[in-house]
Order: sequence, then C-alpha cells, then structure tokens
Amino acid sequence: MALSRIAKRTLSDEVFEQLLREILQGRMAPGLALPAERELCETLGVNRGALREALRRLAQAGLVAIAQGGTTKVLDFRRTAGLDLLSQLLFNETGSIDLQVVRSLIEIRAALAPDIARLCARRAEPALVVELLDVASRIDAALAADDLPALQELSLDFWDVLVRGSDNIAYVLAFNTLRATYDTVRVALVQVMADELRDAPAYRAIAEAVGRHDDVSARHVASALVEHGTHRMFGLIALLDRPGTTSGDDPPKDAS
Amino acid sequence: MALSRIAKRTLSDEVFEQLLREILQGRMAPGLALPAERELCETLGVNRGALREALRRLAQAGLVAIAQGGTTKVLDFRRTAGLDLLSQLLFNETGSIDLQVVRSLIEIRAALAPDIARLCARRAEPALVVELLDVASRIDAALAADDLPALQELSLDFWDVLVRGSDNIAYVLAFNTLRATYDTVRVALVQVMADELRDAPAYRAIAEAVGRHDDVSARHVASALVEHGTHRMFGLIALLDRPGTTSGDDPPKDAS
DNA sequence: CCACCTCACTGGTAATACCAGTTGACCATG
DNA sequence: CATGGTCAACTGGTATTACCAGTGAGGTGG
Repeated sequence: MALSRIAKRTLSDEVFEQLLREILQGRMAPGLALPAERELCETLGVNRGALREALRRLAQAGLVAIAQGGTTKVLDFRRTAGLDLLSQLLFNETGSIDLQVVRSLIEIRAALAPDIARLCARRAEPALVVELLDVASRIDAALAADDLPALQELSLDFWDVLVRGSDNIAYVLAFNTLRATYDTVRVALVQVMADELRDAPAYRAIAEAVGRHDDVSARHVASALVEHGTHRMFGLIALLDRPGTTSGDDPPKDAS
Repeated sequence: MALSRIAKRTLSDEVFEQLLREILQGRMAPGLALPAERELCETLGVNRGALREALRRLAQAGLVAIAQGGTTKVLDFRRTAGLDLLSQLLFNETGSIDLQVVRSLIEIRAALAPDIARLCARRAEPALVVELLDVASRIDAALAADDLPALQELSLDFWDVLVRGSDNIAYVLAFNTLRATYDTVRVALVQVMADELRDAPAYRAIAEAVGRHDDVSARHVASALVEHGTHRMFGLIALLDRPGTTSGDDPPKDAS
C-alpha cells in the first residue's frame, strides 16, 4: 500500500477552509458583512490571532475586503479572485468533482499548451533540449512497462521542462497553478488521460522540434497531443452530465 | 489632477512586502531557513502576530514553507508560486518595469484571448450579447471623442463581459489575475496599446460574431485584435532592450 | 435643517504565557 | 557496535489580555 504523509491541519487552516467554503458555496453572499473578529472567533471557538491569520489569507485570495474601523465584507470571487483559487473550486459542496471546473481546466490547458511548445522551440537553450529528450526517453521506458502512473508523472515533468524553456514567467506560474489543481484529481483522471499519456512519439516529436527550433511543428504536435486528452475528457463530461448518452459530442475543433 | 485613494498599509502588509522582495530578488535563496519567528519579529521591530500574518500569506502564495517544530524555509517561487504572483513581479529591484514580465503578460494574453472569444461565441446567452453590443457602442462613442483612457477602460470591460460569456471559470480567474497585473502599469501602456484600443470595428465584429454564435469568426477577429497590441508591444520591448535599433523584429506569427 | 461632535463600535498592535511538534545529542540495551 | 529510547533545547501554534486607531451613526447645538 502507498503510505502518504499525514496532513497536519492547523487551527487557522481550519478556519480558512471553513470560511472559504461558506463563501464559495454562496452561503456568504458578496456584500455581506462578516461578524466582528471578536464575535467570530468566539463563535468558531478559536483565539483572535488564528482567525486573523485566516482572514488575511482570504483577503489575499481576493475573497474578502478588510477595513479598519469598518467591517470585513465578502467579495464576489468571480470578479476579484485570481487563478490560484481554481484548485479550491474543484470539489463542490457534496465533495464530488465539479465537472464545470474540470472542463475549464482542460480548455485553458488546450489554449496554453501549443503556445508553450511554440515559444520553447523558439527560445530553448541546448541544455534544455537535452533535458527534454531525457524525459522523452523515460516516457518511452514507462510506456514499454505500461506504467500509467509513471507516464502521468513524466508527462507533467515534460511540460514542466517545456514551460521553463518557453522563458515566459506567466506560463511558468500558470502551469504551477494548473498542475496544483490537476494534482488534486490526478488519480481520478489517469484512465481518461491514458490515450494522451501513451502517445510517446508525440512527446519525442515535440522534443525534437524544439531541438530544431521548429516552432511551427512544436506547436502543432503539442496541439494534437493535448487534443487526445481534451477529446476524451469532453466525452466523459458529456457522459456524466447526461447519463444514458454513450458518446460525447462537442469536441473542440482547432479553429484555424 | 486625478487624486487617488491613499493606500493604508498595515504592519503585516509592510512585513509581507519586505520579505516578498527579499525572496523575489533572490537575496533570500530557495532552501534558506528563515530566522525563528521570535527572532525575526524582533529584527523587524513588530510583534509576533503581525509577522505571522505576513508569513501565512507568504506560505499561501507558495513562497515559503512553514513547519511546526522545524524552521520556515524559502521555496523556489518559480516552481511553487501560482499565477497570482505575476503582479508582484512587474517591478524589479530598481522600481522600473520588468520587460520580461510585460512580454510574458502580452504572450499569455494572446494565447487566451482568441479562445475566450471562441467559447463565448459558443455559449453566450442573449442577455450577454446585449451587454457586449452595449460596450461596443460605448467604445464607438469614446473613439469619436478620442478618449484613450476611456477606451482602455472600456476594452477591459469588453473582455470582462466576453470572458464571463465563455462560461469557463479558469478563464474568468486568469483574466482577473492578468487584469490586476495590467492595472498596475496601465497608464504607462496606454500609448502603446492605442492602435488596438482604437479598433472599434473589431470589438463590434466580435460582439456580432458572438451574437451569431459564429465561434470561428469570433476567434479570428479577437486574434487579430490583440495582435495589434502584441505587435506594438514587441516593437517597444525590442527598442528598449536594444537601444539604437529603430524597429522591433520577432513579431509572433500566428502559426496556423 | 445642518454642521459638528461624541461615542460605541470596528480592525490593528502589543506583550506574555504556555502548548505541541522536531531535532539532535546522549545513553541504556541488545 | 548498532539499535532504540530519553531528554532538553529548539521550532512554530494557541491563548489571553490590554490598548491603539480608524469609522460611522446618532445625538446635540447652532
């Protein structure tokens, strides 16, 4: 069995989480004034410091606005929160995965991946190409062993190298955010992504295109690669949204 | 003159900012163990609570890892920080704008904008089309008055409506993050973006394409629209990076 | 009626004590 | 000598109390 680290949740983590849920699930509507800190920490049974740490984090995430003298108000997270909030939205009230969020994740991935490959092909240093080819080789090996979890890990490694080679800090940071979101549902998606993960030739083709500084090829191969997962995921979402239907429609065409 | 709200900085804001700079500018390298809280708050001349609020925020942003019993360590933000950090990276040590970050911002915008328009055209409700057309009209009016700042504001409004119509929470949140980043340098960029901002017909064409659910057109017009700004911005960056050169090369081709 | 002031709120800062997890040196035991 | 246990000196986590500093509503005098 796979043992994993025990998560130590601190009090302010708990408070943060609880308030976060209240806000994200709409039980605390935008504009609502929160109870005063002294009152709220009494209600929650924690000291004021712990509550304040949680409130500070909520403010940083763009979920509440704190004002001295005034009251702390709930904001509309759809207007004020940043992409980092995405991972918190994956699970809905009942604890099941929110398919709308998964679809969003897949779509933004499909939009970014080709351009990451394109820029990497333009800008990558030789050392990075070596790294890419190395990961590609390990993907070949994992494919030979038919080790899907390893392929999933290596796929992330591959994109990690690629995005670093793109020399674009926005892509790097967005990738971190998306990876963090993906990680929380990774095991649940390994089968759906299987087709894409097993496409070892595509990974190698991207690595080689980057080595040739062939940005057009890199872009196209990357686009086709993620299209695998996109297509399968859309099929699954259509299936789960409308049980009884066997095949998913609405596969996004590359409109070029 | 345009008066603006005075920013009230709290102690923990100050501490957060200071530690953030230390980390982002590499003076606190990844892996470095921070001094103990009791020691650090003495050094900074603040109470422990204020320091802890700041440290919590840094941890949430993915810049440090806090461990009870152990020490608080600096993380490699290129690996662990999310897109929300982008706005903090815009200004470098000397207080001037980091052109690498601006380039990154422009590039990710160019990658997302066409797909936002495409999805919006697929999914927008009639009410949203009305909103879009309304903003388009106001853009026409602002253009007639040659009011560039107004055009800049309206452009953001337009994209805000469009991204909401895309029915993709990842795009919505990413847009929030990018807008927040853009806002901090907006005035500095108004002239560079002038061509794009004045292209009122493009905004209207997108609105109308969305109204027809014509995703292909919406995508292409949006792509062409942001291309204006992208091209100009690349020219400017090339100019500033290599003073003496008059024209910028390396305009990103749409590789389709 | 309106300008002004007061006061009871709100969040912000501070100091102190103690709880709880981690680490490493040290020592008993096999 | 290797292993495992013990303990002390760290670390961050929680709690309590007091007071400072903005805000805004309602009372008050003009």
